[in-house]
Amino acid sequence: MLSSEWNFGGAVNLEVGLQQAKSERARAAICDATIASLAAVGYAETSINRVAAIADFSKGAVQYHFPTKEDLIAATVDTLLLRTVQSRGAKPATVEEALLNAWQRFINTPAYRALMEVLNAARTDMALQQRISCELLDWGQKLDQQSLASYRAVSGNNDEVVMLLNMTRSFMRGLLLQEQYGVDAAATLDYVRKWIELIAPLLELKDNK
Amino acid sequence: MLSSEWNFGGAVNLEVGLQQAKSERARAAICDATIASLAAVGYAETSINRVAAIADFSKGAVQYHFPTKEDLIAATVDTLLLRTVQSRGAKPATVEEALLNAWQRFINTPAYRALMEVLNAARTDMALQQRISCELLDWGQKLDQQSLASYRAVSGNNDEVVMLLNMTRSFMRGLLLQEQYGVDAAATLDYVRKWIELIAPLLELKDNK
DNA sequence: AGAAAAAAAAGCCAGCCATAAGGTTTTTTT
DNA sequence: AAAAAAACCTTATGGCTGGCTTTTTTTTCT
Repeated sequence: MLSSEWNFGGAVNLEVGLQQAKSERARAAICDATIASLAAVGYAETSINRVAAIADFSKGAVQYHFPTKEDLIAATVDTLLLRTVQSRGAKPATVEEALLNAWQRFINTPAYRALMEVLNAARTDMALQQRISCELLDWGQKLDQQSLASYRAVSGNNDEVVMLLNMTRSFMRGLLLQEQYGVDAAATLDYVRKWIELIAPLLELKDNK
Repeated sequence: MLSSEWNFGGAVNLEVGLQQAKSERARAAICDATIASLAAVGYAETSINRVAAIADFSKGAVQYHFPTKEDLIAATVDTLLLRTVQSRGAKPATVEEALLNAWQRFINTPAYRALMEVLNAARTDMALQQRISCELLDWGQKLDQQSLASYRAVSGNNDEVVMLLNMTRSFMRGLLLQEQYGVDAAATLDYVRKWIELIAPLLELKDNK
């Protein structure tokens, strides 16, 4: 009845009309559809037509909310980055468990695949790269902060924490690419475990947070 | 004058006519152009038009040699795989040097970027995946054999050699993806060195070969 | 009810892949 | 050596889809 009916979701939607709230939901649904499409068929095949079909909107509706494809992708990247940063699970007991969690609930997911599709496309699409580079830099810094907040290096060097975790993410990204050809999921998991085995001795969990 | 004029290049071209030799050269030039395009603008933007322009052929010529785009990509992948397998440089003295070489002369190259573009595209293009999966499997096995021929595990376990080198390749692939956004080449090289520092103690070079 | 926002529909242009119809060069046949 | 065949390459054409713009219809707000 009242517009406050929609206000419990996020802090952003306070005191907005029904119309704006609907618009918000439409935009979110369209971004979700874009993520699904990216993960399923990749960046090149993610057309406005396809996104509209998945989200069950008309092509025109998608283009009303996101005038150009670049707008759509940029907004979707925002959604993805925000989501991956704030996704927090149960607190792990060991470094090994924490890193395995990172693989299973952070990297090896449709959302992260979608993000990788965009990153790969942005390599050769300068306009897109310009558009999302700021958000990506912020995101990288946030990840580094999270690393420092959660881990301590045995050596005592903080830079090493950031470095090792960035390396871990790179490794896992590479694994995602390889999984297609010849290497099955079980072998991939072995690789992850071996990696963890190698670098876990260099890290300790921080208690706080 | 004689057709033998063309025979000193490769063992394949023995006793072939002038025309076939020309055809061979055309196909090679087209594949080279495809590799250049893949590295420069990515898979999606690599059209037959663009390849033809780079190779300085007409579109029809490209399509004469490679009737479909899939044929063109498959042939290009063959070229790439063959080239990366047989590229041998000076024999390195240490494990560290060998692994750094792998990064600088094998992974961090336009050719490998081109290959990654195709691999990424093949993830969501089942027809292409079917088409190149056999070659990729063979290639993976060849790489494993090369690993075993060049390295020995300190632990004595041969599987560990294969595993560590595959992990190294995954890690480096991931690094390639990341280099676009925020991480510069110097930092990337630091990561490579750090990783080498971690796993080199687990490996030894074999003298033979 | 009337204004504004949201959504849908229709049209436009460019680019892609693929095919087909010619012309030229090389090879084979006679 | 001349004619036929094959290989190679170019140009032109067509069907299709993508993204973008414009117009029309529906929904929502005051």
